[in-house]
Amino acid sequence: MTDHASAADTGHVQPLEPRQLEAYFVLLEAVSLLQHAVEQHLRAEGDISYVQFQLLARLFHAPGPLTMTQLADGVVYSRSGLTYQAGLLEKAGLITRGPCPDDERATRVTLTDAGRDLFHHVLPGHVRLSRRLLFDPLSDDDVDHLGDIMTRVRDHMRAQPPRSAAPRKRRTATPALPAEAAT
Amino acid sequence: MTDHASAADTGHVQPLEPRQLEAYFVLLEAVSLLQHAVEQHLRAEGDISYVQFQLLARLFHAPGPLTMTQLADGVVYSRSGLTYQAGLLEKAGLITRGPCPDDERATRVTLTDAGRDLFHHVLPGHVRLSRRLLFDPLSDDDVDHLGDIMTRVRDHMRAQPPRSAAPRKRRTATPALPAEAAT
DNA sequence: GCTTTTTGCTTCGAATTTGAAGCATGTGAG
DNA sequence: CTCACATGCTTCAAATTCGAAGCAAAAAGC
Repeated sequence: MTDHASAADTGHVQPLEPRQLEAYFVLLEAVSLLQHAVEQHLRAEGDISYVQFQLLARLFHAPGPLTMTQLADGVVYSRSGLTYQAGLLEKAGLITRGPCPDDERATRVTLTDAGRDLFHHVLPGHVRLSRRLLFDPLSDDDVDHLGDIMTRVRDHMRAQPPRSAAPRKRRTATPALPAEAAT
Repeated sequence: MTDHASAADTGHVQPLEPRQLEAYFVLLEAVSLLQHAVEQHLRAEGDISYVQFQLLARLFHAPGPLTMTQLADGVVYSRSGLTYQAGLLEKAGLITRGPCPDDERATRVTLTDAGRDLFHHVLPGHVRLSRRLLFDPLSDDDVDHLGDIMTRVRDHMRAQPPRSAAPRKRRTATPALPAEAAT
């Protein structure tokens, strides 16, 4: 565990796996702590959960209204969970759900002015908090590297075959993976 | 500070904040995706949730039994949630709860052989998955840097004053923070 | 044109999570 | 010693989450 050993040595001290595991675990631990803190802050600041904040952020940055599926795909979230949260946000007057002209079954989710206001209300504190918790101990270079790394990781995982949120995306052609849930 | 000095003189293109925000969001998004995938895998492989896996891992790596509080503090988790999960794990025969000789109110949580077996059963696949999802697009150097960065972040946040899980840590003397839950 | 399949979303029930409240033990001050 | 408070854990009700099932619209096949 405490095997720091100046990494510059490039020696084959370890099969890399332990360091990978350590990085993996500390990554999840740190993010978990961060999420918790952020959740508390958002609740206190604007009485919304982090998921709701994410939804508002997605809608805010999108050029126009989004469908439920686009939202659920952006935020990692189950469809039913999104329906629930959208219900809450709509009841709170932060978003509106309406029919989509192109696709009769789709639901167009639109950010209301109140939603935009709320987002603007909580964003500064959110930024401040994330800076204090996450970026305080990091150099500008670290930030760049971190962003670069996680962007690659995200794109890699997004490109990966089947995501949990889309178990029905079974196309007619999936020739290479017949075995499933092998005991 | 790790002064890599690569993007040193590339100009003050942005006030850094946007890049920070981007790094922050992509970090949470990537981890979210990763967690989802891991969750699916653990469920299929050993019929446990990620939280339960974390608990087993903590117990496995600890020199001896841990108390509930130590577990809840390690894993970011509410006390009551931990009680619930410990109940499940105990019912499944993976851990044992017993009294602590030092402290009558504390509960000593011990990993059973079955728990150890299960951990060993799921660990290889877990490692394989994390490597495929997280480390595939990363160089060894990236892994080192990521581990380094996140370790610093974690330690920083652990050192930060009040954590969510400990709202009761109000001492008699708290001179600097009279305001609370300000509306 | 009509059936079959896929897609978008919601409803439903079960599982999980949380914060507040409660209980019992430890700790320190007087 | 005794009281007040802190700590460790659990119970409880309420909120959130997920997956499966269901329904309507669209796309594909024939």
